[in-house]
Amino acid sequence: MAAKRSGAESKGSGRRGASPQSGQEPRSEPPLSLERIVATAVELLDAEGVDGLKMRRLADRLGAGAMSLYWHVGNKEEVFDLALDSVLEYRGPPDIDESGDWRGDVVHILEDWRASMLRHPWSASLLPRRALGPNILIRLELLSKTLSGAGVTDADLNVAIWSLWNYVIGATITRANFDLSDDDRAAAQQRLTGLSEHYPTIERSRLLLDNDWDGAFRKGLDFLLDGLAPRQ
Amino acid sequence: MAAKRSGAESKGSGRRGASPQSGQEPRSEPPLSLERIVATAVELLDAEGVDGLKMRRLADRLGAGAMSLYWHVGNKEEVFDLALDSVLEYRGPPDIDESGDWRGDVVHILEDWRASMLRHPWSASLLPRRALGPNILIRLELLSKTLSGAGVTDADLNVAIWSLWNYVIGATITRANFDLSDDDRAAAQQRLTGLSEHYPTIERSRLLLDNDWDGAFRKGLDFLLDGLAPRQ
DNA sequence: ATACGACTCGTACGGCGTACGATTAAATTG
DNA sequence: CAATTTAATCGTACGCCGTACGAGTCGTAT
Repeated sequence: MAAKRSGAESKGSGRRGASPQSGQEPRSEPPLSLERIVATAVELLDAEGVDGLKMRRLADRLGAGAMSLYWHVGNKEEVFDLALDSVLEYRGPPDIDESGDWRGDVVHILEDWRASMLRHPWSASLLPRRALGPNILIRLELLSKTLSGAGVTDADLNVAIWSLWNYVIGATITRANFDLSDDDRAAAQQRLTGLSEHYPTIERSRLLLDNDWDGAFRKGLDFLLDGLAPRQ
Repeated sequence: MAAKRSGAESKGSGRRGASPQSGQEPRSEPPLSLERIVATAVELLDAEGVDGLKMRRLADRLGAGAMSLYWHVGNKEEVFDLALDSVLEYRGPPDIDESGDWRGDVVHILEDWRASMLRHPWSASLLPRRALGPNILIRLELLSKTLSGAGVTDADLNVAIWSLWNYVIGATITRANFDLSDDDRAAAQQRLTGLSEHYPTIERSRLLLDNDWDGAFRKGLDFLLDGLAPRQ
């Protein structure tokens, strides 16, 4: 298992030239910067989704010309990388490995990670397809350290981490993409019910109508940890 | 949890007008049909990836004009839906629930599903973002039936299915996207090693360089099933 | 013959990412 | 102070995209 594409080097940091004429324009925008670009890209992604991020629209929101962005970023892909990494920043306590409750710590780490991604529903789908940025590596390091400190052997460590990664990624992508309007829900129910003779078990368990995402995530995670824990 | 978008109705099925002149053109293409379009779309996706599928290129491969496709499909999204569903067709034995080895059956179902997606690396990323087509519903029904027949209670069934879904989806998307050239691998190793002071545990376990994807998938799945199994 | 439905496709439009080079303002140098 | 260099902005234009629209071609039914 290996990582992809390299990172993103920032380029500029000097001063700029928003004309300091007396207040004629509606609002004198602050100067462009990588930070403003990334923050605005996240806003735009939150509001319009992955397909809604266009370089022209991003520039509009920043009060800049479209081509001005390219002084600060190399291309559109880099905007995605930076927005994704910014959204994955870990703001929790770093002293998590002192609590003694390693299982609670793992649950906390993974629920916090999932919550960060669900706050920005475009992020989960992006994560496995891009290079691993520093912030996701910090989270993985914290997870590794916690498991390792809990007595998981080096031989089992990678399998444990990848299993948890797979589970969180799959759960979060699925949740983020199945979050629909009520109309869609009604249509889905309609469609499934009409086909119930072909899918009797699914229909009976109302698999597609189950709305307790958080509970299902937690229960499944507990099962996985049950399987992982006895091995040390 | 609910499903998205509705399906895709086929439209045409009559005859057409490839001029039956004596063999002047290099090759007299067979007529357009939904089947040919979908099969060629899968070929193109396999060869060029998700971003490589363009309506014009698809039409070129079919020896047709770009706009001719729109007689058979409503738009490009429908091509993705149809290609995805076609790739998920289940060709295994339907009498799987007779073997008595429910756990072996579950492993077989999930490994077959994963293998189908890895044969078409663009498919896994697409699956959670589209409506559930008939072929993936067939697989979910088979999985549900097997678990239910193994004594999993209705109360636990949905959690079990979604946990397995999450794991398979996460594992397959990750695997499909981390499948890189040797150059990329070298670059990843380089990058990680240079940063090893920040990520000591990850670096020590060589997490990102582990290449045993199939083994890791199977071991993690075993752990998850260990956790799921005691509850009946 | 005529009409019609099934099917194909050329043209064109608006929107996209971005290459290129002109422009301007600030910083640096003499 | 003037001259030069550097950092940053942005207008224009190009090639490519999905696809709306409507005209054209054919086999068949009347």
